[in-house]
Amino acid sequence: MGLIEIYQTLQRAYPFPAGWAHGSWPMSRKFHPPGLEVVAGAILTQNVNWNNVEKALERMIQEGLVDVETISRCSRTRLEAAIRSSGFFRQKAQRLKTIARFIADYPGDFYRQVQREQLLTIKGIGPETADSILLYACGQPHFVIDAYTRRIFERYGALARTAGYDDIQDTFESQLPVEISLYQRFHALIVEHAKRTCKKVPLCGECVLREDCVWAADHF
DNA sequence: GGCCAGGCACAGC
DNA sequence: GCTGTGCATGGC
Repeated sequence: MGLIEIYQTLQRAYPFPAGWAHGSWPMSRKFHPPGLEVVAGAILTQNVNWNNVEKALERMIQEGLVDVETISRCSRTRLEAAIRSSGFFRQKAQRLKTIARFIADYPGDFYRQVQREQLLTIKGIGPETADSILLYACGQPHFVIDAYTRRIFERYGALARTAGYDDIQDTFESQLPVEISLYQRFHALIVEHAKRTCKKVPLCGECVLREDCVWAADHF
C-alpha cells in the first residue's frame, strides 16, 4: 500500500474522525481568534495525551485566558494553575506566554504570514509544534510528523529507522499532492486510527488496513 | 503501582 | 552530530 492508498482506506473507514470536523483541528472556537486555540493545543499536547489537554483548554476558557494579550500578561502562576492537567505545566506556561507575546508583537497578520523558520526560533516550538500551527492555524501545507506518523513511516518508508523529522516529512510531502485539506485530513485520520486500534479497542482482524496496519505486530 | 501519552531543550560526549 | 535526561499529570 502506498501513502495515497492508506489515506483512501482510512478515509473510507473514518469519514468523520471524532472531534476533527472535516479533518480540521479539534476546536471549541472560544479563543480569539479561533486559530489561537490551535497554537495553545499544539503546545499543550507536547508529549501528553489529548485528554489532559482538553481539560487544560477548558480551564483556560473558564479563566478567560483566550487571547494573546491576556495570556502574555497574566501571572505565571495563574496560567500554570489553569493548564496543570496537561503535565509539564511550568515549562508549557512559559512557552504559551512566549508564543502569545510573539503573536501580539508580530508585524503583520501572524495567521497569514508567519514562516516556519520564524516559529522554530521560538523556545518551546519544535518542528512538530510549528507544523501543527502552520497546517491547522495558518493553512500552510506542511505535513505534520508525530509519533503515530513515524510508526506509519517506519513500516512503509525506505529510510532508516533513524531518519530525522525533516527526512520523514520530505518523504510524505514528495509522495502526496500539495493540498492543504489532504494534509489536514490525513494527519487527522492517522490519529483517529491510532486511537481506535489495539490498545483500547482490539479490532485485530477487523482493522481497516489489515496486515498493512502499522500496529500489525500487535494485531496478528 | 508501573507504564504510557500527538515534544522539546539542553548537557555531555 | 548524536544520545540521554528532565519536565509532570491523568488514565488504564
